Amino acid sequence: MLTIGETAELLGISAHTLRYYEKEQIVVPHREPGGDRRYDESHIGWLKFVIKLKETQMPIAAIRKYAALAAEGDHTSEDRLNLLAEHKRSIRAQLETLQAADEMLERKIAGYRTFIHS
Amino acid sequence: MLTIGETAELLGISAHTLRYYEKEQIVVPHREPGGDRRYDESHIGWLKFVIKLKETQMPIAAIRKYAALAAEGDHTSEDRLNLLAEHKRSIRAQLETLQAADEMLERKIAGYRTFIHS
DNA sequence: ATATTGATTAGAGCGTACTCTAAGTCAAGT
DNA sequence: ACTTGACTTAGAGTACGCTCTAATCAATAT
Repeated sequence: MLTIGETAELLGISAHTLRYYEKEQIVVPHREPGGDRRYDESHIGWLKFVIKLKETQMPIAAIRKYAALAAEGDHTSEDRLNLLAEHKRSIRAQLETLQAADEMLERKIAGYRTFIHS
Repeated sequence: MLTIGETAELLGISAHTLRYYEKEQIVVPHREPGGDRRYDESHIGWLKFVIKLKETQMPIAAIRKYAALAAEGDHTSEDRLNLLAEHKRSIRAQLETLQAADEMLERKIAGYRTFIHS
């Protein structure tokens, strides 16, 4: 059971951000008698997953929706599957955009090299 | 020579955005005697390039920097090359992140399918 | 006993990239 | 002459995702 500071450190995000995620209903940690937050293994695993989703531009709102479904129970698993499948399609689209841009830049850079060394 | 509305239409962005890009020194169109903006082929080509850069998360500030170098003349081409090469590395990093996430989601989705059909 | 450290809260503020509003000008069509 | 529509400006507002502030509390270290 980690404190907010330890959890932030471990995940490479700020304690501010963890409180923000709680306000957004993305993670709801346990509380100590004094009111301090405590994050257990399941919170950490979930947060690592959230961070992966964020890295791929999934909006907070969509993550919150997914979290809400997961909190509702097993009967929402099909909805969650659909959400993830849709996000996977968005990742594929991003990959294509990036690959096209990468090639475009490659050509542009080659052009510059020719120009500079001429 | 296109008006701001025609240019916006052609590029799939808003006239507001074109004025914003001008304020940010990213494109400086010609002006009619009455003050209306006019975009020529070179503006359009440059804007298409800008849009490609934006699609790959290049910040407006970096694009502005690149535009400023280009406006300065041929002697900045090496700096521009470096800017593009660096951005290309960022695209590669994004590609790796997305590929990892894609695989992670593939596994997660496969897990859901097993669960749902059990 | 005091100081430091790390936590709490509500709510304000920030950076990015737009996006829109208000008030107005101007040219063309009926 | 009037309307329509596209344009102009400065500046305000929006959405997102944090990020920080202020005031406070509680446990530990000296």
